[in-house]
Amino acid sequence: MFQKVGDAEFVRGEHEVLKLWDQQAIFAKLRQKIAGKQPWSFLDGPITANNPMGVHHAWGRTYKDTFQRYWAMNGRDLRHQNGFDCQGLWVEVEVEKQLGLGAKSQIEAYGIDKFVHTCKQRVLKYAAIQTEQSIRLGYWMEWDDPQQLRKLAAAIGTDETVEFSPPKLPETVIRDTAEAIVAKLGNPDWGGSYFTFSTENNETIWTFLKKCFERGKVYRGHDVMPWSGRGGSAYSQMEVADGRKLTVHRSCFVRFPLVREERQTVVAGQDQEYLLVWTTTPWTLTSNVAAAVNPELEYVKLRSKRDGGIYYFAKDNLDFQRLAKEYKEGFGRPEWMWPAGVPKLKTIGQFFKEIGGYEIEGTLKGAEMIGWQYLGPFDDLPAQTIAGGVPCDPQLEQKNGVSCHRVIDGGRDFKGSANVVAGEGTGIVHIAPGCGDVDHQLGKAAELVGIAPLGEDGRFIEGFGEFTGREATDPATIDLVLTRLKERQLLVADEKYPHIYPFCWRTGDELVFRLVDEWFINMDWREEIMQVTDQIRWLPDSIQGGEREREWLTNMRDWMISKKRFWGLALPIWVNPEDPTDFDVMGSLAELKTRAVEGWAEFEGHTPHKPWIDLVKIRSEKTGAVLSRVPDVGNPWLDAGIVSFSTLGFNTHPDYWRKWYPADLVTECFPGQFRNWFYSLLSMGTMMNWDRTEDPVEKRPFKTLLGHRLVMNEAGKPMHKSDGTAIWFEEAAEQIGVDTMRWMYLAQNPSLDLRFGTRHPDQPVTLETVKGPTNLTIDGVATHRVTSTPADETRRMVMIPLWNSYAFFVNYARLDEFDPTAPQVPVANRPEIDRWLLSNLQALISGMRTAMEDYNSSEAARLAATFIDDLSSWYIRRNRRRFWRSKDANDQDKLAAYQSLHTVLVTLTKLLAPMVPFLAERMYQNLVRSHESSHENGHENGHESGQAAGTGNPAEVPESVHLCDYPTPDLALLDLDLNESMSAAQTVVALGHKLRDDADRRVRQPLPELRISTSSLLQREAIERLSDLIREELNVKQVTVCDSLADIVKYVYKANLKTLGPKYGKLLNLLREKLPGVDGRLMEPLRAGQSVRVTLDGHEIELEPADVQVGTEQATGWVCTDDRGIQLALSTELTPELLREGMARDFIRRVQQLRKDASLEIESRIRIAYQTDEPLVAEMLIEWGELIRGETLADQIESMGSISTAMEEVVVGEAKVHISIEIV
RNA sequence: GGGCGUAUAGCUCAGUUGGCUAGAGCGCAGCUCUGAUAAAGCUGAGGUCCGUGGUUCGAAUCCACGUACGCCCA
Repeated sequence: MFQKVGDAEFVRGEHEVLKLWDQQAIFAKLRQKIAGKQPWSFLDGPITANNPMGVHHAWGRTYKDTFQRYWAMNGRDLRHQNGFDCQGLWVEVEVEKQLGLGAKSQIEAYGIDKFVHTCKQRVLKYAAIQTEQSIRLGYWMEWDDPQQLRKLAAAIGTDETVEFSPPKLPETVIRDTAEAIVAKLGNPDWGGSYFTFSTENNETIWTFLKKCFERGKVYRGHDVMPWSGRGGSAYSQMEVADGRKLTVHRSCFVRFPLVREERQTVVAGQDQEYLLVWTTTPWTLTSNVAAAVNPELEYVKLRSKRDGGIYYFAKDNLDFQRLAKEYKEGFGRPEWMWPAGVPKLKTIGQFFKEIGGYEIEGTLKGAEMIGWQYLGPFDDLPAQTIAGGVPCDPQLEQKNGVSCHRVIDGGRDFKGSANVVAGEGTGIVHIAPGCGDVDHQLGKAAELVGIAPLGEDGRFIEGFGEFTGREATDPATIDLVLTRLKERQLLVADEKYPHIYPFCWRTGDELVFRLVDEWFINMDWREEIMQVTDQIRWLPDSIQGGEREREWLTNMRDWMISKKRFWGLALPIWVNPEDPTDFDVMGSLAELKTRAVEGWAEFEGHTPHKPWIDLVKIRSEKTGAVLSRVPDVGNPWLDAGIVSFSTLGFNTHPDYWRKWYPADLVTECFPGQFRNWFYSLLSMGTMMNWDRTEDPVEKRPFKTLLGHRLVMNEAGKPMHKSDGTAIWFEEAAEQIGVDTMRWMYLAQNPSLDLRFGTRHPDQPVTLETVKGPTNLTIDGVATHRVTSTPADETRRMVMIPLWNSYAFFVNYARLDEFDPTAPQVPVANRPEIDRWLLSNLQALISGMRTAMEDYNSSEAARLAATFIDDLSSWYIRRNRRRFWRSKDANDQDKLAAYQSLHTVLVTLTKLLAPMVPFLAERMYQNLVRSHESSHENGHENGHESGQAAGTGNPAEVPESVHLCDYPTPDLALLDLDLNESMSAAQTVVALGHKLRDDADRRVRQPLPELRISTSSLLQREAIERLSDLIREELNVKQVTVCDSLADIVKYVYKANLKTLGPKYGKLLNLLREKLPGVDGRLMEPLRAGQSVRVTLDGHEIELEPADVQVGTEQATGWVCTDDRGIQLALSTELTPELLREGMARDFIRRVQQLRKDASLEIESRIRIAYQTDEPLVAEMLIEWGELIRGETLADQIESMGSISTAMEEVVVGEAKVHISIEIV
């Protein structure tokens, strides 16, 4: 027996389904069902286990779950492995906050071992939280028990023995220290989520780096990198992009005196020549080494009238309006408007005018200036005269900073654009190879010494006089520089200069450019990676992912893999402290053990992390020296990029790896990932396989990538944690409902931002969760109201109509005691509309399969929504009466209706199960499981498509919809002609409603006749076939299909430009204008499918039916319209009989509304009382009383002499009537 | 500065190899249907298809230039 169905209560239903899955261990049964089948390999991109999930995480996780469920229902084996990203600065940042540590030195004082333990604990804590949240989302993965993860977290850093049962071996109890267990989480034998801090993950990166080393790609490099003083670390190219801000610097114009001959004394004043240079970072002038020009640019020789000094700079810059556009329009983002309080910038010409005017004495090419020597502004600093520069380059020991001061060619970048251009500056660029990226490269090319002024803390090192110890970015430092320049009469002007500048994404501090030595992978094998990239399908097409990835690969620099921090991959590079060129890379812990000369015993028993791994020393095979590990940790994208090897057991379970590599699908939020995760996966896949195969197809780590954009608030703006607008996962889940959210994500075009909803930080709310009411999130944040228009729309358009269709079926099936196991009425004997519904269902099944296999969930959602709409507002609405006819065991038509609808609903639950797993489960449990399973086989046989069809297998009906097979289309039931016909009929009905609207005739008022004419035979047949339906639907007494509506309608013939254009070309305009004016009688054969010949302005034109489009215009006594070749005319004539019938239907409708208002049961019988002064009403009741009583289940209709208080005034036809009802 | 992309109704977006009177959803107004559903359906108002030029019988669509915005890279 079906259970009675009431309001949907989606969220409460989800809670019940979660309990059901849990109690009956449905997921475990699914794992059993698919074990050993053909694999479908999904690779999860690790989620950072550092914070709770927000709604933005749920989008990708919905894709991941949906496609995995889909393939599981198709009988494919899956690994169901989630991943957590565990190592890196982002965890350190939070742990620093948690422990109140502000600088690297404080961490060292606290103890790196304790710090690293806390990092591990934090990761385990948030892994547990994210696991619980994911389960709430319905994300089916082989999860670790969150309580076990918490237990492990608590025991980290202690010697106590912890008991642990892995997800794959629930009966087994592992006893070991927390550290030892945690190091092995997620291995193929244990199952459960993978953690990138696991020893296998770290060790597989060692394998990768070893391969790089063997190919000679690992090197230690000096480079000028963005550096954070407080963070004590360089930032990679990938990270800097995320931290740019608009800021105001004090920039200055400085003059460098030229020296034309040796030992020339420089005296400010008449005829002294200067290079005019400009910089936004005055502190770098301390480390100036050279000045660069563009040889092709024209420079001007300007004499200042004040002291007769001569200045050189780019001619175009004299009157160049600097930042003129930015002054008006800002810097490219709404929040980057010109800062208040910063005046408009002056031109260089203006500066000279303000100090007494100038004269132009001539121009010259930059090429002529190359080689000129000058005096630097801070040549008195010791660093400027140290041989070989700072740090000393042994190759350049005969030079120092001062001796390098000359004008050089600024050169071109790798794209061929000049490094020095006219514009913002002066066309002469101050070069400090120790303080700038381009400067560094130019310096190397020109064999200049470098002067690197800053230490790891971002302060000046020894050798910089009064600057030593000062912070480069401190405004007081800038002031000091400017003061000294002024004293030396070198400062021409200074100003406030706004620009976009990199900041540290974690401390918010300004970054400086600092010469660092870091470890790099030489990426000169980028071509190999591109070939792999080309073998991958990048979805969605519209974002051109393959091209984006190629672009990154083309332009990227060498990969900086080191970071001077504490928590992360221990880079397996051991180096000679005396000689940086003497280094070796370890490919595994086993190799390290055989090479170790000290420290192994102390290290053993710990994970390969700092500080323990640093104890191990090895001996150089080259020099015999003792090598120490570089103190750095690794770039975290190494951790995430290796997972297609580490989690598949590349080193430890090679058969397993071969079975599951490459992944069929990866899916991730794409902004940023082309240079991050996708990049590291691709490059690591390429390198790991380089010695195995030449074929890029075999190297690729994944076959298809599905990217999606970002989740925004409803206004399309980013949501921020800081201002309370970021929506936490459970807030959305418990207020909006998880199925609804999932549908929103799946229906969204992945190439566009999803405007999810709005969080109201001023409206606290109590959430009803599975565990009871709460007003805090899992992480202790107060919960607030979340509104979402797209969610409301999804519920209104999809979820509620589906639920109501289901409720309609169940509630009538209960009343009627419908037995789903009764023998099936043969489909051929069912009414046309049932066959249409079943045919449409087959079209839906194949459409959804195609869409899902193409990872196009938005198409799948669209198809399903259209079907649900057809089901609810067409099939059920049209067929209601078949369900509520009186009980009659032999009513085959009624049985057919129940069977058709039941089949459709059951199939729908399976089709939708991957998308809305909760709702599908609830419906399935009632539609299928509420009956004894032994009966189900009979029902599932016959015309029902799906796994049970025709098998006669006495096995039980699956316990859960998620243990069913995904439906396959039954082509015997697919009737495309019928689908077309119904679509034509639906068009006719829509047009008919429009006509009624035009004529101001409500649908309850019957009208005498509808005439239809079509241009195609197919449509004509379709309409004839479905004319009864059209008649009922439009409430007309007669539907007539005619050859012509000529007697009531005037036809209009228009040229079909698409077919006539190619035939007649220039004559087309004539045709378009004249054709509608041709005598209609000449054109009539066209509507019968024959060609005609007409003469227009002397041109003989042959017209085929396809060349002409027939429309209708103006009618007499009728209203008419046309669309898609169908013409309709509706008679609006009303007879007294028709009027009375219309009133009767009004009367019925009003009574039904009263029944509903009184919440009567469907089967309750009533008595109707009415009062009216209109005699027409009484006449109508005599004629139609029996129908009214039947329709409204009324035993009697009584006329009352007066109006009672229970009565409501209603309008019937044009008459006012007072009506009341009461239960008999 | 370079590369890629986008520009269509108040908002969010479709619009096929060039074809008629440019569409949908939301919002707004009106009407209608309802014995499952205050769910929905229909109708209407609302458009410089970013601008200018070109190709063509014909351009939202193709081409060129410009403008604005987005993303990526410098």
